[in-house]
Amino acid sequence: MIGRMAQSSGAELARLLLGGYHTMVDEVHVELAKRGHKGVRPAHEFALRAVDAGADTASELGRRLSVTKQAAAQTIAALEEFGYVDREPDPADARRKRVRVTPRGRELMTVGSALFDDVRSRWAVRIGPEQLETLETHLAQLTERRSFTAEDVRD
Amino acid sequence: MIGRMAQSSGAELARLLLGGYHTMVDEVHVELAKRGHKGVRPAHEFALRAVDAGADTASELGRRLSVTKQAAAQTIAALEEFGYVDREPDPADARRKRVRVTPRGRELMTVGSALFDDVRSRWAVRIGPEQLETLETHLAQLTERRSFTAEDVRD
DNA sequence: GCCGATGGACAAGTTACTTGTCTAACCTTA
DNA sequence: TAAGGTTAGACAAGTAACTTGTCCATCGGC
Repeated sequence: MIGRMAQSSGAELARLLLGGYHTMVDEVHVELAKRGHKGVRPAHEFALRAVDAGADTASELGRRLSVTKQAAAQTIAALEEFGYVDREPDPADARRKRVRVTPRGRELMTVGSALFDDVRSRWAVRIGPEQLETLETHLAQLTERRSFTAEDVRD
Repeated sequence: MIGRMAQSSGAELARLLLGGYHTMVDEVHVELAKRGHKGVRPAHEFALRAVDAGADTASELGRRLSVTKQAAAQTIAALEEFGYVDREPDPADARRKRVRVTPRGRELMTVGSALFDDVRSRWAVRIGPEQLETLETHLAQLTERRSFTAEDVRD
């Protein structure tokens, strides 16, 4: 016991969750680079999916990703520089600039989805498809009602 | 239909894993602040545990966390500023400065562990203790070939 | 006693955020 | 219909947690 501390099972769970995320994302990231999408970071891909799912302004994207609108605008600028999105003034609201996924952006999402699904399939083989689905169901339950924090009140 | 894409269940799984991690860490972070450990970031706590486990120089800590020695030195400087560690010249090697966890650092580890365990207990109530253990077992299986690094603590 | 490897300091650059401020445009409502 | 609050986005500056690169003192093997 000297100099050693029993690891907290709660901290261990957090470690497992983050480790699982990185296990998936690192692999997808490496494969994406090999397929001509070098420099894409995981955050970019998730942001792109959010844009495609309807978060077509910087402010709305910020809300969906729980970051400030300025952070979202920076992400959009990066995506635009890589050619994954373009922007167009909204005819219905002169304040807005609507963000649209380009064909290249759509291709990134397609390839990315395939790679993520690939990792998931291999996981299904390792622990069994129904076990994986149970894991997903429980995780969804545990994350669906995140407690109200200052983060949620951001503009 | 153009403009609509079936969402990737693999990407969704990655999102769930990251969401689960953040759900835990955000809460622990808020509670730590309330208990006099304001400004502590998850990376600090993990680094502190590594120091306690024997990584008592900047270079060694960098190796364990898979970051550069400069990054590790910066983390140690932050921990020192907060009073969680102190440093002392190594009598056996004039190049080294040995890092030691202070009583306050030990208290942070204790409180942090308790808070993580607390979140885990509430999760156990929500989905059932045996379901949570199954989830952990499966996650451990799926990430067993990966070592935990500080890189994981970034997001 | 030389010489490559190691530990640490210092400096500058990068990434992905943050706060803060500002203006233009929109939406009530009285 | 004009005032008053809200919202979108641009611009600026700051921060955290890294990175690369350079430098020097010390160490250890031969």
